Amino acid sequence: MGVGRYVESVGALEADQARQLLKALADPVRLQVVQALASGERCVCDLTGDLDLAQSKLSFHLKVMREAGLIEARVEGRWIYYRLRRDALDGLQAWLGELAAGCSEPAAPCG
Amino acid sequence: MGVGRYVESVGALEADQARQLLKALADPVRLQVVQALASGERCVCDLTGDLDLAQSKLSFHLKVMREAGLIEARVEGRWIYYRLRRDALDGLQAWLGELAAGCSEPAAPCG
DNA sequence: ACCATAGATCAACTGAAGTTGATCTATCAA
DNA sequence: TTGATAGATCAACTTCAGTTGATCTATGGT
Repeated sequence: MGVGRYVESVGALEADQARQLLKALADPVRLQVVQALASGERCVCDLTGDLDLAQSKLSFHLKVMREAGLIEARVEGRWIYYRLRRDALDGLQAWLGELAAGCSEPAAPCG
Repeated sequence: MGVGRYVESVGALEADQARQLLKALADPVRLQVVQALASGERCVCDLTGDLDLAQSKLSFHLKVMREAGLIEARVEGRWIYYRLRRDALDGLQAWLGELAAGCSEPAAPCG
């Protein structure tokens, strides 16, 4: 059904894809980057400056996020622009929606 | 505005709350537990059995999730029932929605 | 009062994830 | 072709999150 490499195009994700994305989001440095990318595509050199991160550090985290399918890159000459993948965010939202759907059922008494 | 201890009652979360929740979700063992809780409240002894987890291990992860505000507990005599917090899931969904909203803006050319 | 069970907590260990500084590759400008 | 800049990669180190087995604290049954 899905055609994307990491992320289904419609609907919720597989649990494992969701976990990769959650992990990619759950780090303070990466969250900084994500918030910077929330207002749109950015080139790495801007991110390095704005977030005041060591170059290799930023590069490491960008790789983690890229491999998780959370962001994608566009090369343009000497610069590389990164942006958030909407399909990943949408998929994660849908996945959370599924979790929320049935979570209020009462438990069968245990004793 | 919000009245909850961990989670705002309406709308998206603070980044740091979101990160706690994401981290709580981003572990394989905890994701198992979350999926078990997705169909409703469960008591710890059932979880231990169904997921085949060491008792102290499960207890550790339940604590992490509880402190993140992802789940909450209800004590009933000798047993403790855990359930997912809807407000946490809803808040996280809203937070993702905010991220997705502006993420498609093109970058200002860098050179 | 005693025992069994549910579940939390603790201390010691382990391993994976992140940091740092250096090096490597590629692109552009002069 | 030389030099400067963008960004990825690597190796060594560090730190912290998760595991394990043991112990501790309820609660409830007899």
